[in-house]
Amino acid sequence: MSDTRELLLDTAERLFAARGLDAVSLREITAEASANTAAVNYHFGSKENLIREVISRRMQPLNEERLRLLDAFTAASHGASPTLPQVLYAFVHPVMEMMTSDPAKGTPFVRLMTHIHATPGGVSAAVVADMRGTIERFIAALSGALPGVDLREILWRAHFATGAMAHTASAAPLLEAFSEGACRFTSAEELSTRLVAFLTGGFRADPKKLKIHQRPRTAKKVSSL
Amino acid sequence: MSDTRELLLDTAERLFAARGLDAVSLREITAEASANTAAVNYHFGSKENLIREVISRRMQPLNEERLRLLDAFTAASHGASPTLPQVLYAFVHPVMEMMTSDPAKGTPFVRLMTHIHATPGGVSAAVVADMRGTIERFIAALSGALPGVDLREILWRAHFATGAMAHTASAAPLLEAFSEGACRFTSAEELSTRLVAFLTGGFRADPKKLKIHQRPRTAKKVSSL
DNA sequence: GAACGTTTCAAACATACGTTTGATTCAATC
DNA sequence: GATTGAATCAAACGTATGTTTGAAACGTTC
Repeated sequence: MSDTRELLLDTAERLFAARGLDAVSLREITAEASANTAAVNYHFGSKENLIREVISRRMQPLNEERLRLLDAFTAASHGASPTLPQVLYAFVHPVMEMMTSDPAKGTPFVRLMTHIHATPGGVSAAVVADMRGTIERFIAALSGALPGVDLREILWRAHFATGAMAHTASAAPLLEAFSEGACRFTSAEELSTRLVAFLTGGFRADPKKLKIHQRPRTAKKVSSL
Repeated sequence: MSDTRELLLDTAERLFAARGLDAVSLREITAEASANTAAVNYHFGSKENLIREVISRRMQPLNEERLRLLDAFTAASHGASPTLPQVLYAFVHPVMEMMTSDPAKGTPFVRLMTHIHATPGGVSAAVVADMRGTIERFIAALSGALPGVDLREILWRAHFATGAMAHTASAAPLLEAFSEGACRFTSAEELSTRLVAFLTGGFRADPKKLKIHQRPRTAKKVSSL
């Protein structure tokens, strides 16, 4: 096996994440990888295939680790359903781990995924299809951890949670800049805890008990007389 | 004033959102708008200026509406700090309103913002700079609604919340497809309520009380003897 | 060490891009 | 109705893109 292939994947991933998929040319990738201009087309066939490989190379082990954690929690509680924080932790932590342990590889990937989420019709459909099994396992686990909650409600909240996680990772520099360095990606464990706490609170909230507009506004009218 | 300008903005917004910034050429935009190839460069100077205008055209009234709501809540409570749900509602609702009232315009814009969030270094910095005033007002409002909570913690949670909101809007089709039509963008009020409830729960959660890994595992060892 | 499949290479391919140009049309003003 | 400034137009500019090509270099295998 040539290591040019791996080198191309690494370089592509890094450049893609830094400036988006279309902003990076194959020439740039091959140049930075000290390879020939034709290298990408030789090893992957096309730019699109390169992109697919870049994604699936990280997505696959990521989802495996997620399911492994989910299984571990189930085993630890002697077969009972994992708790809500556990399910969320299994979903979130592998991503945070990827971000902190090797930001040079994690950041690109997560940012890439965000780009893809917001670009429907392209590679997006294929990626989601690949994840379908994992997603369904997690939806089932969430249902188990939240008995009595409507499936539709769970799907909505899972959607919110996915967004929080994705944005947290992909737009991290924005927060770091805005907070003037106060909010930084350091420990994966700390970050996961913080995020899981937030999401757990969100999943347990009851929309019916929410009060936004104060109801008793009649008193106001009286006092102005 | 020529209406070619407006038409170009509309067309650009729509195409950009559908396929990303770089994937759409000026020729495509001008062709679809039945304008000349040089029209964009005449009216806006460059493609980047076009992008800036596309964004700020929607971002400005959006942020004005957000602040208007925040002020309205403050006034309604006779000058007291708005409650947490109120602050979140003011931040979130104008976006949901935009999405539901005219999806053909709202979806493109939100998706565009997500693209920009995940592409650091480009237009991103300028956009965030434009929003700085609005952001600071909301951070202050959140601090007021959450007395005793560390500013750093508030910034993290605001980051999570932004992600949930952005993803909710920009990746809406993914959820609709996955739920087989069960989760759809219908009423802005319903959607805002659902999201605000989730975020309120998240903001009020205490990370210190979170239990993920069960602590007393010593009993296990004993039982296996 | 000859023959082989794999990998690399320099060079060129056709195409598409953002932008510029200079002429032309148009509506309003004097 | 001539003049003026804004708007549109067809055409071309230079550059960069993804991809293809055919020859050269490489490492194995017999």
